[in-house]
Amino acid sequence: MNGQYDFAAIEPKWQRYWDEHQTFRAVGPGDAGFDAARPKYYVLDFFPYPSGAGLHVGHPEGYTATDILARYRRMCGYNVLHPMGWDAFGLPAEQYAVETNTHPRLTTEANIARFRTQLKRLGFSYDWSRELATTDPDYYRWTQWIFLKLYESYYDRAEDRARPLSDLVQQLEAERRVVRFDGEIVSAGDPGMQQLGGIPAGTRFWHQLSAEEQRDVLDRQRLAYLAEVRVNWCPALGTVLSNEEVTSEGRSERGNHLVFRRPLRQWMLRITAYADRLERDLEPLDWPESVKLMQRNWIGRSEGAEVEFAVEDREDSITVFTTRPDTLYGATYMVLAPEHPLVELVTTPSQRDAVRAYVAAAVNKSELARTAETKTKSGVFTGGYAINPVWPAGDPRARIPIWIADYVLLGYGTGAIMAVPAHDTRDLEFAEQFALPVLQVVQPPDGFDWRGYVEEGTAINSPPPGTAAGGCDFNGLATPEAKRRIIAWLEARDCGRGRVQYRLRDWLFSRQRYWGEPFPIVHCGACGTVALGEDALPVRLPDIDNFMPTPLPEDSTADPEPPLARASDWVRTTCPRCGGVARRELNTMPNWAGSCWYYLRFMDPHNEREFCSKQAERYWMHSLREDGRPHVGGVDLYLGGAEHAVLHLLYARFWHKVLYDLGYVSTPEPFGRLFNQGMIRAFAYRDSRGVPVGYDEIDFRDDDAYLKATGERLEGAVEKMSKSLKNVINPDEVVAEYGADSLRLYEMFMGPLEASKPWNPRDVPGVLRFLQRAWRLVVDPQTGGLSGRIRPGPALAEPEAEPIERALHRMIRKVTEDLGRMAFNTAIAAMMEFVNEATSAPVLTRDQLERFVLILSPFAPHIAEELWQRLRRTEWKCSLACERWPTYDASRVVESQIEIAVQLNGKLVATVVVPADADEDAMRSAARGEARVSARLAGRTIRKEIVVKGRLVNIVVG
RNA sequence: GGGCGAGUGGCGAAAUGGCAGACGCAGGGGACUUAAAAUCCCCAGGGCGGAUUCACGCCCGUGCGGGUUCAAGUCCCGCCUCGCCCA
Repeated sequence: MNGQYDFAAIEPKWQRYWDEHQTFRAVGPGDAGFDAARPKYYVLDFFPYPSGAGLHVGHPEGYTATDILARYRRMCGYNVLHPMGWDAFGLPAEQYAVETNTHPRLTTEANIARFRTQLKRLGFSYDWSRELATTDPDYYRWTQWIFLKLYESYYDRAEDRARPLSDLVQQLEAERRVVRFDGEIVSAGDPGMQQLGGIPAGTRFWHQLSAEEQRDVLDRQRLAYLAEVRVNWCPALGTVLSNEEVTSEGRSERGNHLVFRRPLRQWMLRITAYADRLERDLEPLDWPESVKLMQRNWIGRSEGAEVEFAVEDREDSITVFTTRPDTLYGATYMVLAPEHPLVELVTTPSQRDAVRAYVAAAVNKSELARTAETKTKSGVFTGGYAINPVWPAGDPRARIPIWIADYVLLGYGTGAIMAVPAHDTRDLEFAEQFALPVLQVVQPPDGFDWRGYVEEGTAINSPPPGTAAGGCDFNGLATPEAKRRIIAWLEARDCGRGRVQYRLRDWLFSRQRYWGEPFPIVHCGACGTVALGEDALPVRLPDIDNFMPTPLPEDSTADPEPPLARASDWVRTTCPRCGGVARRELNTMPNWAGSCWYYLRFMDPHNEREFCSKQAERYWMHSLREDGRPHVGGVDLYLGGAEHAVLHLLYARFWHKVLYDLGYVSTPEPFGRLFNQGMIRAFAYRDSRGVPVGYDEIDFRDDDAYLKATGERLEGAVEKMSKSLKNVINPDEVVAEYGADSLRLYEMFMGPLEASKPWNPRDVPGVLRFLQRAWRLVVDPQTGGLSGRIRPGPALAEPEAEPIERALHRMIRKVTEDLGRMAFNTAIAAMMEFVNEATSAPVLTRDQLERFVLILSPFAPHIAEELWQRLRRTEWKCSLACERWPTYDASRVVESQIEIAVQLNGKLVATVVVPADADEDAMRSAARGEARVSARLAGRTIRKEIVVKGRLVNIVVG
């Protein structure tokens, strides 16, 4: 190797060294050489989906940041857990399989290999021995195991936690609990229940139920359960889609295929049982407030009341949920969701045809299309009436018409609303359209129109003046108090109750796809749905050769045939309970499943007996926050893009809480600290027709872009990187041209990690130049030996090295502080300043350069290792990864003389140099003594002087 | 429509209420070189004036309009634009 900075030689050399020496193997409980006294740091990236396109420069942004922190913490003496893996199940691989008839396992393996190679080229200090893929049977075995735990657990309301279903069976068998007529489980000794013959009326003991009834009772308690739900069915993709995967036009996000609403029997996870805790436990998390807010909105907690409205001339009643029970007197009509079971019953013969036509049309619309705020609301009167319970008995105003409208959804609340058009925007639009009465019941503050006023105010017309006694009266009360009063009133009469409602729904957990985790479930003719035992895990995906979903006519109501149905040998199995013939579950789990718990597996990835050992979990998941308070959750830093702010993080928190409740993990939250990196965007160029043009077709000159072929000037704008815009930057090319260290440095130098930033190819050479200058501080480019300026002795012995020593201490402090606040860009700027100063210094000592190299090493590890080895010469033993992070001496950082600003009336007039420890009087007189200042002070009165120590003197004159 | 975030040189960006523009890119000038590249040194927010190998002085300037303060990119009120989330 000659004297030039040759990254192409250096980088592979050290990558090989790290691999061969397992430099970054994380040592945890049970490993040889584990030192439990050391603090731990678990720093985790959102693991990637290994797409066919390979890495783009957005990936290494977050990975570089976490790598810098991992390397820094190692040097500070921490045991660092910094793993990487692959979220490898999913639709793109499967679509590719369908198109090319390649097994998704093959494409997935190839993609993973490519990603791994690309990542290794960037010098990340991952412990590759912990690498995992969600598609490995050894991994998904435990995904299936967790599913079994969900299946075999129920949510105990009284204890507010999940418990094994066997606990519930014990209580039933012991007859502490009994089964109500509707299948609900209630306490045998509930004092609120009517006592009759020892147990509440309408209930039975467990032993009084048939085996089948017992099964049904338990099935409806499970955290993982089968239910007939109305789903977004996409015949073209042959699968159900989540609401997020359906556009507002009722088409699939992917492929733009038609989506139909139809009922299907699907696996559901009871995440709603955790709504309250998922919301409450957000508070102490060290997460971006914006992400917490998004999660809160998604959970959508709202406090209000359920109110029972009797249906006129019928026994039935309709339950509505409202957040504004204080506006009950303003309810002038009621709306049912078109799917509401009572629609048929309340509809009068004359309205039947109109209602049926409307229901048929509404059922197929997507939720987004139904709830979007369009200018016209649609709906149909059923002909039926409901009775508002607040009015005195017999008051004709209690009678309100029942409508149906598609803006009310069955899945939300009770599927029925009371409409208060005076104080609800959508109800008002609806009322105006159909000429329904609008009755004011809230008095807004002065200056507001009561029509459409939805905020809090004072109750009026509740009831209107002159109404006979017998109803509820809360006129004059402020909204919160009116709510309390009416809820108490309704509860006393058993026609309503206070209730907390969540927007969150249970999680639709099955997909009709091939490339996902099989369920550890079989269906037996005799025993029904039966879970496999742990010893049957993993249930491996069978090999098939056609991944196409079986096409069904669009209007078919037949059950879809997932691709797994073709693996007939696999499907046919024996029932673990009765030994008879059974069929395996044909659905697979959704994408999200594998990513719900991978952070746990990383702690103990090769464990064959448990998903993770207890000691490993306890060690890596428990720590203190920076501010000394106990950490609520284990991962010390979880870093990734904001696109997973809601679903992935919510689903993972849900699984974690279930495992916590069941005693398998010991922290209530999985990710104590979350950080979102910003998106890296890039210039996209378009020709006059607006067609995107790739960089290789562009001639960049005079700060403009021209099409090579025709010379046409192109319009450029910063956009999200995408294939279609032809503006994707490939990190491999950057590494080839500038080296991995430059790529890492540039990604961090672009701006704050959390900000969205444009990639500018012209800026990359700047950081390469910095590395070259750093290189030349150490290596003489002519000889290839150490630079002649380097003195072998310690800095203390070299008075000439003193200015650089101060600069070094200043730099160490700045970088150390900036790493603490994840300000990588300014840390790099500080290193640049140091290198600039050192470049012009006459003398440098070896230990100064060594300390600089150590500071540089987390950012640009390859060059740092090479310089370290060269500096240490014969003393070199091993990688600098285990060296200690250099410290700084605060007394060396402060200057003895400082420059302060002198202002007159707040405007800068001059600067003066004073001793750093100058007191206020000294600063004041120095300021007044400055020539320009004294000249301007002549003949004017000083009204006030503000002196800020170490900063400035501001003289206010008349 | 509601919520959250952002807006600073030609560009990416810095800046605990205290000298706006650190650091880098692009740009200009110089040194080295037969020349170029590389490297090194210097200049560099805008405008006006003065000066004419050096200086220097004044005015304006952090999206727009107000306010608080001795002092505002930073705090408060209103508005505009862009981004994200929710409806």
